[in-house]
Amino acid sequence: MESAHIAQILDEMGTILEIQGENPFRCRAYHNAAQVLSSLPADLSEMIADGTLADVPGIGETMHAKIVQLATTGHLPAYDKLRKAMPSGILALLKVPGLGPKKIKALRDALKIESLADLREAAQSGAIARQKGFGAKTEANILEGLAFLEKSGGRILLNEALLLVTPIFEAVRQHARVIRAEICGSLRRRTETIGDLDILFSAEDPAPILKDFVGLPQVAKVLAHGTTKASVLLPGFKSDQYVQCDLRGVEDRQFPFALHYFTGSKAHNIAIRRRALARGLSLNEYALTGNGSEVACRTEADLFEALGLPEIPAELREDAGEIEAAEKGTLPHLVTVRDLTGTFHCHSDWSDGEATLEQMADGARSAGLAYLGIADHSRSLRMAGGLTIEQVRDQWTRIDALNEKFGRGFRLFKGTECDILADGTLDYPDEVLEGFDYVVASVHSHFRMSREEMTARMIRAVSNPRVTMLGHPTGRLLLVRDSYAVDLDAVIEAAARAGTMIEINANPHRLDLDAVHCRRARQKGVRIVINPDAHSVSGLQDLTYGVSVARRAWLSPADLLNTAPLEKVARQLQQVRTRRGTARAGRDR
DNA sequence: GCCGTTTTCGGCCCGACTGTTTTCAGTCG
Repeated sequence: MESAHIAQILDEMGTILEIQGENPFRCRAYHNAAQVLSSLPADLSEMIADGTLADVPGIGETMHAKIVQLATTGHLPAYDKLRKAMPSGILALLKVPGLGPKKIKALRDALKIESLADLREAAQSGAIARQKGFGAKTEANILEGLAFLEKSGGRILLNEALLLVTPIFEAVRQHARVIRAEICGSLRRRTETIGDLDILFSAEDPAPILKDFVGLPQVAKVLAHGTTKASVLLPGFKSDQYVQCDLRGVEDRQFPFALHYFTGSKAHNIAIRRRALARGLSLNEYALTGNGSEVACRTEADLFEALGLPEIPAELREDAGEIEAAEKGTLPHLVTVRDLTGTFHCHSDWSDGEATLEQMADGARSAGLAYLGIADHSRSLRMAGGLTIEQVRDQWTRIDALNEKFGRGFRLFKGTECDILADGTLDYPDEVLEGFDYVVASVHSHFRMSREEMTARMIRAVSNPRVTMLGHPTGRLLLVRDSYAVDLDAVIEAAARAGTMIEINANPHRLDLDAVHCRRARQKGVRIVINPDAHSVSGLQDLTYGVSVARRAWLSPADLLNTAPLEKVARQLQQVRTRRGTARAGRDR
């Protein structure tokens, strides 16, 4: 069984134990282990085999045994027992805003509520309001929460979150009484999907700003409105979808502590607070205190310094080794969008793109890029306008002519996004493939084959010396479609052996490779490329989301192909094609 | 269930807001 699946089971065990009223710290141990498992530095089976799993903080003797049992047999009696005691409908109750483990346990014990349907019925009949500890308001909130659940699509994409939050954030930031403001939460950490939007500001008196916030025209409903914090619902992008937005106000001297606190992640915060305690200090969202006096900090960097650490970039704050690396002084110099010199996986109107080759080139130049790779679809992908061999040759001629015109300042590279056929071979014959500057190989068909078949298919493709880089490795569409079944670690391993690069597809619907596997790929020595998969000039802007993934994967400019100057990139593409002295990414840090 | 530069036992992050309470429990982040 894979680590992601095991993490899900441990998380669920923690939740069931919570509803059963188990010791909260024991429950947390399960949630914590799940979180640790989902961002392991290496393949789980490897870590079991070489014993390193036992050294991972948060995984003790008991948890280790459970994980090993799940990984090797796929079963865990303790889990089966918990599941038997807890109908699956009960877990769904946790999604209702305002309902937590305690209330769910109380409702189950008193009214036998075991599903969303039971809950609705009890609330509508007025039975809940009559329970001790519950009242009319709680019952109304439950009914409203049920309606919200039906409407809300849950999480949203990173680009959608930025679009939603920006006008609100600007309104807060430019408020006359606001001193400082920042976007916090998972959005500041740039996670691939976002649950809610968090904004923090400082002011002498937060109340008037909160009052203006809940009165903004975008606000569909006010969930809470106090003197230092307010929560509202904003209309999302799907009809009847709502997204929660929280605003917090603090005094300016509290700002760095609150900024750190509300940026999270929760796991990172807990680890940092433990570190503070170990040094005789106490950290909360307002202050760092020691011996009864506050340690003054002007910025987040000051806060980290007070704990003996360099500033940890927000994207790394997952308690996935960043505190240890900061301590040792081995934090990476993370790549930024300004480090990118060009990009490779882009489409033109020769296949399913909107823009001409010239328009794409102009767009790239005005974005400050020194080169652009055109990788239109290959011949099998008819519905996306895949190019025949004749069209490929015509396109090469056209690109050569354009490059003449551009001179030395800019270059279009001749590429292809070539389909990986069902058997792992490529969609053009070798003599055609050899004419491209580079080949992006992608799966676009036969998604439903077995894990073994898909893995063999993709290993064959990345091992093909004519393949420069693997495109969107899992085929997932965030919030829409899961990855196809594939042993990604085995594919990464094969790519490392063959010297084949892997892309971070920066399209916000994909973000594929994900940060966790990207970090592992780099550690295996795979060179990474950030590609926008642009189908228009504006699609080039998606590169920024790819940079977010790269940063979350601890990548430095040296780990990427498309941070090098044009001449070096051209040389490296040539080297990959001939597989001579393939440049490897940096060593483990 | 995890963990140890006071500890192998006894801690485990902590404050705002809400609702149901007359002093606090539950939820949330």
